[in-house]
Amino acid sequence: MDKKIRIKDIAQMAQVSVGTVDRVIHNRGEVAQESYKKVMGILEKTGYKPNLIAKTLGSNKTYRIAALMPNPEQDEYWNQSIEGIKQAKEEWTQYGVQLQTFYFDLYDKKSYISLAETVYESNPDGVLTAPIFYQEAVRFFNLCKTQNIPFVLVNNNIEQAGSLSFVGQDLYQSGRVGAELLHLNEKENGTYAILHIYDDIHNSTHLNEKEKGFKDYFAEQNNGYTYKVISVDLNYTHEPTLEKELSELFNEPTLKGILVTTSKGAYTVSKLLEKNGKNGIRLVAYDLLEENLYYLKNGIIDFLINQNSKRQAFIAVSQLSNHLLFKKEASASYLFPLEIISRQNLTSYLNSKQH
Amino acid sequence: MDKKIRIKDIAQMAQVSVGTVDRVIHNRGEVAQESYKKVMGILEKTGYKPNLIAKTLGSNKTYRIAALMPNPEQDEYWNQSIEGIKQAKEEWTQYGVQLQTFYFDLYDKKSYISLAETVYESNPDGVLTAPIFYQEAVRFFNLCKTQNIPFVLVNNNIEQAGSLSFVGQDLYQSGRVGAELLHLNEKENGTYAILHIYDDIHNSTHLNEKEKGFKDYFAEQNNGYTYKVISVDLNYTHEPTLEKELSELFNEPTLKGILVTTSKGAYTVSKLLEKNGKNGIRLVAYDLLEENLYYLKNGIIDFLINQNSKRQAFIAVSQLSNHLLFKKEASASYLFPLEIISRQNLTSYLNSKQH
DNA sequence: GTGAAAGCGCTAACAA
DNA sequence: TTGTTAGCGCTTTCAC
Repeated sequence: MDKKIRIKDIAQMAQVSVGTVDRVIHNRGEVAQESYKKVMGILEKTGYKPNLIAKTLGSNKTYRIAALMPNPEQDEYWNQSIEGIKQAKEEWTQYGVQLQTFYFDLYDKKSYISLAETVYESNPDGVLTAPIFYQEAVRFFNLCKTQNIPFVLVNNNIEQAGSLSFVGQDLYQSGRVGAELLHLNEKENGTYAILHIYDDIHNSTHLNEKEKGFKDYFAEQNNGYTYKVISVDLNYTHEPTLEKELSELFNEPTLKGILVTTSKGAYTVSKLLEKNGKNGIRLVAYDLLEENLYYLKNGIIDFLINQNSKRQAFIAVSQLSNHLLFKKEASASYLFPLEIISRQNLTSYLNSKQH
Repeated sequence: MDKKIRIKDIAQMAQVSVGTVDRVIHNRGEVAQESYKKVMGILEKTGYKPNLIAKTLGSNKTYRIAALMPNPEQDEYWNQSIEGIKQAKEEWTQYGVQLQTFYFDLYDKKSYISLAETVYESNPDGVLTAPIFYQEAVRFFNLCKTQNIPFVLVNNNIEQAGSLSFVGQDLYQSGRVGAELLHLNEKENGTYAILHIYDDIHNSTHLNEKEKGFKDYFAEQNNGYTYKVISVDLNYTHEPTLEKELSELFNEPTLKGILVTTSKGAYTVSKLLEKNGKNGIRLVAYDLLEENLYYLKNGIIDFLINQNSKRQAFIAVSQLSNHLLFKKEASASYLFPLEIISRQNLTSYLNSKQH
């Protein structure tokens, strides 16, 4: 009745051998019209579902996934990603998924190009990458496509790149959430700043999305108040200049809040805001980095928006593995929720197994 | 080198048969001291990890899990739980996990008792339940323990019950988050209410936790302001009385905010608050129920705290399945993050695969 | 075109 | 106390 039907059963019903059934299931031809139809019919009638367990055991294949990711030592955010990859590796290794990581320099396009080449030449069965460098990534993807190597993107999306899947957040909406959190319960005119602090090379597309969301949010508030929205780009490398520019920003008399879009930048802003006195300026930043937690707890940072890079990477590997092993179709985009972290719900996130 | 070692390999190294190795791995005795030690040594030296795929295929066992849960038709929150269970069923059925659901009446202890009996008599391999009724649940657990049936709890915990695992949230902290969200940026004295609206039978322990957190939060604010915290219990069944009492509450002149602890109660409060005019009273409620979403979007509800009952149930089944199939030890408590839902991050939650 | 059969790693029943 | 062996359901090779 409810019992599982096996290939063997199908074969029996169709009066053919398991070999033939297998051939029609996998479309590997060499099968007579008549047999094909008969088997196909029974397959559909019975709603046959293959036993995935037996399938992976039987095929005894191994798959190689290459992960082309930023060097975890350069940035805690990316370090978390690597943790997620390691976790996924642990889980999938028993299914015959092998995972090799390639770390490129976050501030050097060339290292991406050359490692992409290495990855390509290793001829993996699947690729995972964070496409930090737009042009270079696109070129890499085109290579992958020539060899039919499926690839999944994490962190930031490149539409139309032909990826198997994108795993990350809606950055536009993320900017809106940032704006909302700064604006909560404010019943006055005021200035709101979105602040991009980056090291050297600027990955603009990524941050632009957040900025667009941020601006749109305020533009849409028609409640009688007027809001001035400013966008500030600062370079991280020259500390004195940076501090000077930030101090100027803080002195803007109507400044109500700042959204710092880069997870690392939050530290500098917080430090300075702590020194200068917070003066009612709200601060929202990204990610559960150690420094951010410190400033969240002591009230300098009001909210964090969590991007959960660890789980993003974990899911990305899983999507790819499922695709390779079980031919499961991955969802074109696997969007993560925009998690709001406050002083009170922080520990519940830190304790949660899902983070 | 990095190649997987099989039982066969271990047997070869230890100069015994696979049967013997299997016996020591599973501690099923009948093995000479000497062989045992030898095999054990090699097992440890090589760090042998069984191939779970082969294991499940080979053993060809099926496990029966019984889920004793509230009737999903009585409450959308519990309906979501059942969705999570169904999802988990889908995922685990291929591993030979069978899942049978038993729905008890949310407002009738007797139905719990009698169904618990039925579950017990069906002699399942594992049990999942939401221990709404404290006493009755404890009695049921004691039964389970006599038969060594592992059981996991969802939604609310019963400490010391001897469960395999608890899946849910920290309710005390949840109350604190609710308080925080009402109190955000308020720089005045004021009254804050925690409101329990329930149908009939009152499951006090559950709500008490939230209330304690709520009160503690305000008690700890030593910022020069004084807060009056009130706790209101209302019965859902008599609508006119309910509305009258709520109106009285709204008229409290210093009232700043209300936390509604029961997901269903939020609807009534919102409706009335919409009718009477919101007047700056903040409202925080629980869960992404349809009505709540409506009132969140139109600004009556300021924040929702998401309990994600669907995923709780999903995880609970997974914990149990993993335990039965793979003897994985489940974590004693699997705590979910206290997710803050605002107007701007709502869609990211609704779209997320994890919710 | 098709069927038979070995094998994936593990379990468990049965012999020895 | 130990070893052997026949499965579990599917894949894949090889002979017909």
